[in-house]
Amino acid sequence: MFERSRPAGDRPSWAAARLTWKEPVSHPMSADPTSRRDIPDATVARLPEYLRALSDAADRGVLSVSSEELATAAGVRPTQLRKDLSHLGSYGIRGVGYDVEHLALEISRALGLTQDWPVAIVGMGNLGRALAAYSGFATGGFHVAALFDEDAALVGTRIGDVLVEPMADLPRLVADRGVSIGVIATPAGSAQQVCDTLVRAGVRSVLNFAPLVLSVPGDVDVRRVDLSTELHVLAFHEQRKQLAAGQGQDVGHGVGVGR
Amino acid sequence: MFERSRPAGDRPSWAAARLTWKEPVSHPMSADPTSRRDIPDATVARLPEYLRALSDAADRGVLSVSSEELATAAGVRPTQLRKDLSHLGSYGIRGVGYDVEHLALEISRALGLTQDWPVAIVGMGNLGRALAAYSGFATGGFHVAALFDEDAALVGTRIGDVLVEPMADLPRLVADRGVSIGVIATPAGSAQQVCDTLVRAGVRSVLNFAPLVLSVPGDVDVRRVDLSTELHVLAFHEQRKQLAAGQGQDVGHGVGVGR
DNA sequence: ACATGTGAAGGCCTTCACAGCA
DNA sequence: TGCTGTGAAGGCCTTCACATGT
Repeated sequence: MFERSRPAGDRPSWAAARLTWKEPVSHPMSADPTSRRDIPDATVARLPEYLRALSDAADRGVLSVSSEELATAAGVRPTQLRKDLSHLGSYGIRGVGYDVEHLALEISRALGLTQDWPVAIVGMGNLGRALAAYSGFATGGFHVAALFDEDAALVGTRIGDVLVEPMADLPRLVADRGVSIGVIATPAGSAQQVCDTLVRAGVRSVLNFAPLVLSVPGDVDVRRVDLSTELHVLAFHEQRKQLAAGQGQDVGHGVGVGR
Repeated sequence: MFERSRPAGDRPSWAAARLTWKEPVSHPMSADPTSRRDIPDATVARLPEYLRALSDAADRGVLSVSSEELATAAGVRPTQLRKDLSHLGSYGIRGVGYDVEHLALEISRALGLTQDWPVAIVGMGNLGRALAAYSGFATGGFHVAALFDEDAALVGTRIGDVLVEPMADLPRLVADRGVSIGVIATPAGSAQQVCDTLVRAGVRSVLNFAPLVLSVPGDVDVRRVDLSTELHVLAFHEQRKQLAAGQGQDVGHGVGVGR
């Protein structure tokens, strides 16, 4: 089982805090972020889940985990986990497992979470307000640097500790506050224009909640989150299950935890 | 370009409404949902985007689209689109393109959106309220059938047109209203318990917004949406770009629209 | 002529089997 | 002995080239 020892609750803050892990002397090569390139996209997509599972383990005072324990907590197979981690380096101890704090640091470093990322959110509707108040921003390398809305009635109000600013001030504030990640929580109709404004202001990473595909220059990354898409995929599988049940015939889908 | 003719605005409602498309007599085989099985997961994940793009086209009065036009709107390659659609059937016309309304109907049918899915949302925090008010539920085969929260102060209040119910009534209401899809918008701490309650009530499709991997029986589908994960992935690519820029060296990442 | 539909090729990712090391 | 790290195998998905049909 998990090896626990440190009292639960004193969670090490990997992001932002400079870590105290000492590299064993027998491993003279220290990993800087530039030495390990070519991490597959599929692996990058799973690293945040590993980090979250490690954070949970640390909260419970766990010091060391095996690939099997960590994989279970992350909803993947142990071999998948080990292959993924092998792309970062050799941070495990053979015959033992992984040091929770050390592995969390290395994943944080790989993901770029050892620095703090200022995020701007545009669109203060229901979703935008929920995002602005989201506690997940505080933990792990992100903070809400600015909020924007085109509605004059909303400008000047506060959401949490942050003032809602007019769109006209976006270029200046994005530059002044070093915003590098923009979140679009506007209706679909204004999303492309908002995106263009963000890109012109220097933002090259965009998280898009509006239901459309944004056009951006090749050096800009866009990730989209869409509730409708998720529901549609669930409906597809649900339909399969209901058909199979109705016909008393097993389609053999069998999706378990994860995936 | 797009062939347009029908006046914009009169959008055909594929979901819920029974459609009026007449199958050409030369195609005697009508496609029922059970005839075309084995649609790859990767394809299923893209079908909602095709449907959205078709919906936009229909809104603009477009009657027919080529695979190239539709692919551009959906952020994929034309060959990808045609291969995906080939898994549903042959709904295009060679030398011409696809009938917008007909293709939308076929995709809706494949996804199971020709029937209405009652959705229950648990957790009426900022996110839960935003989801309950989300207009995307209305369009396309879903409706909010019930809202739940454990906080007695929230129970009895209305969000939109729907009353917030106590958790104790969940099993009864889920059964009475035929809920088959559950949305979890609670904190991580109560998510597993809520999930167990939903599954015990008969829900076999779950959309999880809480930051943890849920344990469910093998016949239950879970999809997770996590803001932190999306931000982490963006931070990874952003770090790459900043390193590349700092060293005046092109890493050649080049992520464009989509992907 | 032109755009769809599809077998085949290629590439990426997952899984396996076992080598490597504490 | 036990668990990590990894080359090799296998499977899924994307892309290509072209056959097919209007």
